[in-house]
Amino acid sequence: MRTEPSTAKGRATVQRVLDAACDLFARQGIRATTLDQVGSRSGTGRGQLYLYFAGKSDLVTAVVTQQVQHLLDAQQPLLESMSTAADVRAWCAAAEQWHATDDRARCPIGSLVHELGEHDDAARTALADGFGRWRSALADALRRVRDRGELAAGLDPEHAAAGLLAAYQGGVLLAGATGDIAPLRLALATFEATALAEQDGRPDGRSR
Amino acid sequence: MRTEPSTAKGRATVQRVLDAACDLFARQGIRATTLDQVGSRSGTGRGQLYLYFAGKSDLVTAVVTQQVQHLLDAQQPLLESMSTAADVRAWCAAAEQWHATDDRARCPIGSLVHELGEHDDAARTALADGFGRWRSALADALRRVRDRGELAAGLDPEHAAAGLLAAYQGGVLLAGATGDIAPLRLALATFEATALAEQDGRPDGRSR
DNA sequence: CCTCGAATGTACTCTGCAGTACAAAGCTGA
DNA sequence: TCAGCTTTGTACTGCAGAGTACATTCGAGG
Repeated sequence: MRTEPSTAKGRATVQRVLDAACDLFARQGIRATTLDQVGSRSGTGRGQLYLYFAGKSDLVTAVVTQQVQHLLDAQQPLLESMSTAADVRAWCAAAEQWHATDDRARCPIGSLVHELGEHDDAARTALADGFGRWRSALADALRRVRDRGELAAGLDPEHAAAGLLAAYQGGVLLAGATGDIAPLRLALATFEATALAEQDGRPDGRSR
Repeated sequence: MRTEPSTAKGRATVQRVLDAACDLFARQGIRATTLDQVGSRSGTGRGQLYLYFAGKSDLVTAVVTQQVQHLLDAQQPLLESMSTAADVRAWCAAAEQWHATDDRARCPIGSLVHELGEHDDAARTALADGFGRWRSALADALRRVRDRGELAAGLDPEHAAAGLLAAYQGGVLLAGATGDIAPLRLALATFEATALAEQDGRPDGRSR
């Protein structure tokens, strides 16, 4: 951020720019998005961009930071209330749902990994930090699941969190490549079938 | 491919171009690679590129196709001989090894998913097909593992294949984002710990 | 040795986009 | 109402890189 806006109007403009860029980056990628597009979609010209941001790199950093925060904010309520195997299944079902209507599935932050330029170090750090916090929140949730005895025996919640996050990211990647969410569904189903303890009344999903 | 080379020299040139582009795309991404780089690294000017390929899109398609083939060729011997839980563990260990020295881990084909342009439909198809064949080969291998009773009880080899591939892709993605292969290791360890049947002498890796 | 098509190297054009300059308009407080 | 800012819009510059034209060299067959 080059210049902090000093008026409410300026702050609103910055926010519109960030939102527009967030949306465009998530949908069509960073490199494919031009500053003209950001300017016109946010209803401002390109002039403002250079008033508030030092350049594209700077904008990218700000957007990545905001995108990470958005995602974590959206995840927090889901993960904070997660404490049973059924909750984990519900999270997985929700994850499929997020991408059910996408023609090309993209994780709002996962898809950015290979789009950052060589010199976007700040954005890289923000992204890596975001993944770390996401995994940590998942681990907290899975620890509660384990404490109720609903995680597969002997499975470390930290490992399981990494496994679940990777299953989601990998599933979304494959879904985006094939244009079909089946890979995501299968990857999450495999996690559910193997990492969660057998349930009483409910089949645990193996071989379904 | 615009013009098929009619001499051995021409074919050699095409191959050099493809190899150079393959390497550059895998290391620095498609959009970050210029045709100048491809030309100079392959020891030919940019002139030849337009003699043999209609343009960058066409080159990308050819490279993706070759890259997919390379990967499948490299995987085939590993997967064909896979029939025990120990073989699966060995494959996972090898997968970690491939990226042990990378500063930014990248799957040679997974990293391309978000780099194809809007109009690289042929390349998209080749990529999706590659993932399908990879998953299928993994499923064949895991079916043999199941037939020996070394897959977790009731786990469908097809599902497990999707789960393993997603764990690898997601693990590599996270490793690339954080600059540390730990996420890949944990993701694969979770798969090993949950999807493989308990082994006699060997600890199965849970909570390690 | 000559010829002709294939292969190679170079120099140019054209376009898209990042970045810059600056003029105009809008607030806000005195 | 005026002064001095912040904000906004537009027009220009510069450059990187895709694509093209064309001159030169190579090499196999007569």
